[in-house]
Amino acid sequence: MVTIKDVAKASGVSPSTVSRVIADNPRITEDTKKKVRKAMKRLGYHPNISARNLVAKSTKAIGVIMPSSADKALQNPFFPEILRGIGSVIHDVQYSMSLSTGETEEEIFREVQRMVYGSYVDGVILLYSRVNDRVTNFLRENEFPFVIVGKPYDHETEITHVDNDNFRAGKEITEHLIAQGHKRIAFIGGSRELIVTMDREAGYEAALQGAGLENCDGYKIHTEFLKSGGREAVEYLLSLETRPTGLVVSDDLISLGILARLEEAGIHVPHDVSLVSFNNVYLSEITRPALTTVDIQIYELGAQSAKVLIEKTKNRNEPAKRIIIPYHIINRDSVNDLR
Amino acid sequence: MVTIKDVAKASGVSPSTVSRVIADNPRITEDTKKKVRKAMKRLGYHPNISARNLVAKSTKAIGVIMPSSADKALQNPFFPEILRGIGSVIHDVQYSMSLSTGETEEEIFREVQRMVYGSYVDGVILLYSRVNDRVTNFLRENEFPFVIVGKPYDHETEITHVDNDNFRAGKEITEHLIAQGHKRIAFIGGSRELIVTMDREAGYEAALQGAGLENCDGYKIHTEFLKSGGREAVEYLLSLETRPTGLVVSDDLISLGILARLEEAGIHVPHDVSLVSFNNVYLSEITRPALTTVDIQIYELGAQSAKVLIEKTKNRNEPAKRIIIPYHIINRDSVNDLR
DNA sequence: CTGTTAGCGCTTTCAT
DNA sequence: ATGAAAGCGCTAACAG
Repeated sequence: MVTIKDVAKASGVSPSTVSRVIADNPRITEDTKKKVRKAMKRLGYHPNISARNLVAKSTKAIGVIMPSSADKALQNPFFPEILRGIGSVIHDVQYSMSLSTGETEEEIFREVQRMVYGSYVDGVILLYSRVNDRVTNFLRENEFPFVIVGKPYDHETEITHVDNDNFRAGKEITEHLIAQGHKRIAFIGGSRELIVTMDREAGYEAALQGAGLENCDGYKIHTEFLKSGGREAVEYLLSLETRPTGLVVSDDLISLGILARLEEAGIHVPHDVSLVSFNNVYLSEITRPALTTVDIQIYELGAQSAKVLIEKTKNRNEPAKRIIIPYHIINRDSVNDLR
Repeated sequence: MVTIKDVAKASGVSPSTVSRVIADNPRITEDTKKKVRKAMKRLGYHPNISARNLVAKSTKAIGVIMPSSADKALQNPFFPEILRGIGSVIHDVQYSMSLSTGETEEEIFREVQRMVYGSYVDGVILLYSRVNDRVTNFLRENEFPFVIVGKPYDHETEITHVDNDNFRAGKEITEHLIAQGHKRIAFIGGSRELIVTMDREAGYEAALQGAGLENCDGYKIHTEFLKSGGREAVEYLLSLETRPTGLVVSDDLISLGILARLEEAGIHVPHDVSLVSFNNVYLSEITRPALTTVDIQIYELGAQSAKVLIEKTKNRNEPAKRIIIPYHIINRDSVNDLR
């Protein structure tokens, strides 16, 4: 391995000068810079990152934590997309990103511990937000720079987070259904532990209430995210005396399953029942019918979270921020006008 | 930050002893170990990874390189799933994984350069394989440990790779269609630059040939992966004088689009046309009809590649290996028996 | 503008 | 079985 010393020797300067050339320090002559750079190129010099990290006490790396989850849920295209958003800004500032590898909550927790205590990363992005999360608490207690994509369960004002207004989105998309003449509207969501589910559901409820519609528990279904592709949820729905005419589904991937199960049962979307959902992943535009869904701008969610985190790592007493990414309702073909 | 020195002082031993305790060196008394460990716990000591990396000349990190690709293609659930596989073994050996963030080929190339030259990672996993790939060549020339998920374009015997037998899989799934009485079978694939497309297509061709069926170019369509959800491909298909009765599609996500476009055109799967595809991502079991597809065991592909890479980083002159992950045809509902 | 020196936190001979 | 000392490659005062 060729080090800074080799370059120094080869170009007849001191190691510190070489270091300064690397940092493009203005106090170095263009001449020496040129000379040193030539030597670097000739010898094939590249700075050793570990050495630099050691003295800089910063790794220019951020940790990205995926939710604990045996299997399927992670196949949600939400994740590659948000990673892409994070990656884009990470890339621009020449940082790197380290992805969590744990499957269980416990594994992930220990991983985050290693990241933090080992000074392995300068900051952490949490790609989920759930009730009473150990990782969140740990990060908070250690005052380690982190940001949540989503809304924190508590200490909302102290934790920097990037989120959509999921309450309003839930409300608005439900109102959209109501405006089309729907009166019996059900909600199908993922785990109740997830804040995002809670928020969207609360929005749904508010819309019903606002329209003076009945708000019965029988119309709120929580499926263990991808459980059998929504079969149970649909079976339950079909067993109902008075079936809903509209469905608010908290995630496009769930919608896909629901859609298929519904059609299987001979119920056509949007003819027999209308469906709206959330996220606007690529999927939702290629299904049939294409989904009317809330575009939450996943990419932007990722990009902004990375941006604000990096600011935070650079200036540790940056105040906690809440960043709300606007959403847009994308009208496609899964909603029927009942009027 | 509490360092090894602090622990040493607190427990009345020398720094080197503490270091040995960390490494669980057998030449240290159980007594001193206990003593030192207690001090570590009390002070909240955690080893600094950068410092360790610097002297160990190893980072226990591996780089995972995603294909260059503006947008959609990365939304393929293939990626989270393979990341999960890689993650599982990475996790077990306490390594970490660094994900590429570049979008263009050029960006990715420079990123890999940084990873390699900066000793940022001990090895690299390439999640794609394409014709004349710059990154592959770079890694090869530098004799840096890496493995390809897929089949290398050239130097096949010198490059460790983890792959399915895509040729056979393509052949077998096509033969499956043939066995059901299909005679006019088209192939719809992603980019021709991707080795995986080439292999599956070659298998498809071999099956036709083996059955003495016509093998015309008009039946081979290459769509820019996700272009408009396969609309063009389907339109083209419909414009044909004699339409195929069977479709071999190189990726589940493409299939999903094709499926929808077909139904839009009033062509029912499998009644009017049968469709088979590849990957068996979660999607393929929740669509309607559920897809008959080749389960390529994505998770295993990831896990094995990580495993073999880690071996390689530990023993740099481990010989190049080829690891073939078995595939299974999953029969679901997208194929019609014509006999 | 450049060189000298010290030191980041850890591991590893080499002594003892 | 343990300690002292050197050094991994780099940066950053401090001099000059």
